[in-house]
Amino acid sequence: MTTGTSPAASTPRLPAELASSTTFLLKRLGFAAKEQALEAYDQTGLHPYHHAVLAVLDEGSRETQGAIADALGYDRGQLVGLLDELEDRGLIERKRDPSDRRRQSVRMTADGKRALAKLRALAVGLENDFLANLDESQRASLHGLLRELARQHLPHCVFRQDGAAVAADG
Amino acid sequence: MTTGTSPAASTPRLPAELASSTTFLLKRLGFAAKEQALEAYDQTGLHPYHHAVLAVLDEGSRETQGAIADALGYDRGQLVGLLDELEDRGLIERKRDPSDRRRQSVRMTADGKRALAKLRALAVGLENDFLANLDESQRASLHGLLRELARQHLPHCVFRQDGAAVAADG
DNA sequence: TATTGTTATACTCTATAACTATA
DNA sequence: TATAGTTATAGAGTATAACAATA
Repeated sequence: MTTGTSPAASTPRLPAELASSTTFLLKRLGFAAKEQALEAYDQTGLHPYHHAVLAVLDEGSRETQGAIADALGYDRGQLVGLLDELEDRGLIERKRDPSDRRRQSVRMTADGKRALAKLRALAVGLENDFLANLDESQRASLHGLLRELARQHLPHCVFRQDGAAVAADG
Repeated sequence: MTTGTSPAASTPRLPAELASSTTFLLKRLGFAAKEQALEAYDQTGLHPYHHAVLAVLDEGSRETQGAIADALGYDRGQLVGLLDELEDRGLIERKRDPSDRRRQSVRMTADGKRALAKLRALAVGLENDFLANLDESQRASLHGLLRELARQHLPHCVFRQDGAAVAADG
């Protein structure tokens, strides 16, 4: 007997029931993308979370901490530590809002802008690598389909029509 | 974190840099799919991991624990607990391999088969809900694109041509 | 009393590696 | 010595809630 070219001689195969599920692939691929990103960001000393925070600050400065957390869907307690780290590296500054001293105004420094530029380049490279097997039209198609799912499942993501772009975070 | 369900009403918007990234959407959608699955499986008293294990046993019985772990990419230590729980519920049986008493042969019981059928129905419903916004042709397109990415990033998943299917796990 | 930011606590996952019994 | 399974431990990540300052 010989199953000859039966798939995956060495690797015990995943049940077809799993491998043929779209949501299964989505989960595993999302996890793989996250892992690759974490590893790459490690070398920068920053986390994708930091990139996400800087990206928010770049779109509209003078943000309050609550607004940043809400924009990203992060917990406010979690954000404190991220901002501490960004502040320690001189990438952002916090100052009390004089009109409401409970609030902190957060703004990006010049060094922060430079760091963001580097993180963007890193993210572009990562995205490009991850999608390497797809041509331009396939990438556009995939993006459109995922956006449609996002409309349904990520109410947080408000979409206008946008071109290509690339990003960090988890 | 909870990238979950924050309502979109007055929500400060996510930076376009993030929202327009395909890998970002992949990560968040994968996370959302996982969350939905976990919540739904909770009511069954079983975890998607349990479903995955049963699915392996259904394809080829008499599996050894190491083979099951390898097939799913799980750690062997992690698998022990999962099998303990399945055994406690009478869904699987373990018995020592007489020819090598270090090995355990694991097989699914009749109750296990019934449980698997229910989990499959649950998974089908979940997948259908998750893809609700896509028509048949879009679903096929998405699945094909994800499979292409899986070829690149999930060497674990060996694909033959398959029809539609649905699955659990994370 | 409610809210902003902060801190502390607890819980879930997972990865590592020690341990046993067989080989 | 090496391997299959088991158990125990430690660490990261995250969610919860208590807390202080201000409104």
